[in-house]
Amino acid sequence: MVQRRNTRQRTLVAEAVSALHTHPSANDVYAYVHERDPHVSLGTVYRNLNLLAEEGKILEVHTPGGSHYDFRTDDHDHVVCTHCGSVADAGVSRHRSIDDDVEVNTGYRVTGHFTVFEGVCPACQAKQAAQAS
Amino acid sequence: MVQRRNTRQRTLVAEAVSALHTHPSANDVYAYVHERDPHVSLGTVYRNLNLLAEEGKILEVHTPGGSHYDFRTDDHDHVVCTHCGSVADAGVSRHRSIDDDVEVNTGYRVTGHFTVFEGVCPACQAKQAAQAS
DNA sequence: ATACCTGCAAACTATTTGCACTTGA
DNA sequence: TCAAGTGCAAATAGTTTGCAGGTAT
Repeated sequence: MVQRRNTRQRTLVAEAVSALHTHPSANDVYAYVHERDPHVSLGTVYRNLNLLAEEGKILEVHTPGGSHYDFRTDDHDHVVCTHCGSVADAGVSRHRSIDDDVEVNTGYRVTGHFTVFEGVCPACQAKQAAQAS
Repeated sequence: MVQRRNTRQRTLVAEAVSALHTHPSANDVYAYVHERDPHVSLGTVYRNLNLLAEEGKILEVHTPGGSHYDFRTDDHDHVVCTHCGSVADAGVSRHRSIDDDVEVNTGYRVTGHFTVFEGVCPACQAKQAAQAS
């Protein structure tokens, strides 16, 4: 077991993810943190996001275009906008875990899975409608 | 409708994805193509992979660490190895599309979704077992 | 003929890392 | 004390793009 310390920076990063319920990117978290402590570096933000995700204290959401972070740590799926990259909870309840089936089929030792829906968010739909005049 | 041409390069890229049934990355495709025509550039490989995927002639598989390409164009899910990045078909049949539910829940105009399972491939499992001596 | 396409190299985005210094326990 | 953590800048990986010249139709 590795010994972990409670640093000011780590606390700030955790606080950012808790406060921002918008599925922030690493950069969004950096902006929040940087506002409160301009000395914190982006590298440190990444290091702490990875640590917190590893510990299961936050959830990492993989999307094309980069990772986002979620204060909700229960398994749930997400939608990502193919135009602006915004992320939202999918709001569908998860079907039974099929991880075991995949394990049998492929020989991979399966540790989990994630589903990402792709679409266009309401804001970008409005923008498109405005353009199509 | 854009006019598309049949170039030697585009044919080679399509051929590579058809021939390689290993869910190749852009680099793998580049290696295959480069072997038959050393003048073809990586940029061209990317441009053609994107075009072919857009046309639905090949499937783009998003994984953490980069895209992979699949000659199978029917909707199906994948497993990715968290150690070496190898990709395989998950081999599970897809549950009914819940895209519409997500659309209702979120307001996003949903165009599709993809599920990626994470795990450790048989080869990497063997490597781990050998180390743990 | 002329749009589409290509090679090449540079640019870009997201993320990681080496190193010397700081700091929590 | 001293290993874990940090800041900074440089490095890396994956992918895109501007431009000048090439080529399919």
